[in-house]
Amino acid sequence: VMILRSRFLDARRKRRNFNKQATEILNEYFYSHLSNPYPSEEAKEELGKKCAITVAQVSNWFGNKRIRYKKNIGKFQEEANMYAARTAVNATNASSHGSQANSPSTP
Amino acid sequence: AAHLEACCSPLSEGASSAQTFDWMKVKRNPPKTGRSGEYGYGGQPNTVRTNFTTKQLTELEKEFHFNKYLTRARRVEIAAALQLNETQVKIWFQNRRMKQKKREKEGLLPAKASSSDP
DNA sequence: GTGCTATGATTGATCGGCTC
DNA sequence: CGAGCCGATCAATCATAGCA
Repeated sequence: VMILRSRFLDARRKRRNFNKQATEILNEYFYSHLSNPYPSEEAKEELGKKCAITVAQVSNWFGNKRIRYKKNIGKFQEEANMYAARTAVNATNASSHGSQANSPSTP
Repeated sequence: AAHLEACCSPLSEGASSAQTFDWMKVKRNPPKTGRSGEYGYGGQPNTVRTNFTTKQLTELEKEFHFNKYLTRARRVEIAAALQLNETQVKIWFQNRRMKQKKREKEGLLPAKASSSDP
């Protein structure tokens, strides 16, 4: 209870939100792969590069996004429709592709 | 306790927007941490994430720097000394190793940037 | 300034896969 | 067959950012 937090050595203190553009890219990927929003390591690297953030941050973002999305789907409905409309692409299930830019996975 | 889940079904949706995919239904089993986070209780599954004390973390950290990997014997000793399950100690070391690796990986190319600047 | 929500990071613990 | 490890993920929580 006292549990004096060692609140004195946490990198999570100074946090800066990502660019609006970065968030845009991440959301676009998320909603265009809503059936399976689990980017492969390669995809994460590319997203990280596009957003100018680290792969770890990309992982954090998707982790938080997935959990928070399913926790309250209704709250994201608008956002979902917005991005869904923006991209027609959709991979209903994990399977091979043959695209050019990015591909899901399965090594 | 009582959990119930019976809302939307993955059935069809009118048109656009999302459905309910499998990943949204994923549920983790409650921790089988039996106990020992805090002595005393009935002994039922803890159901909650154990919060290690600063003391426990300090000891674990110290041991980690001595050895990245544990032997069965060492694990028993530490678990007893810190009043934790052997499993908790084992898991802590596993997570700690992953954390270490992640750090090394990032400490290699931390090309700072992004976000905004005040 | 105050109060609440949004969001990035941390972390104990779980899941599936692999090694031995 | 089972135990420990890895890599990824979950889920709850912390602490701050951001906005009314």
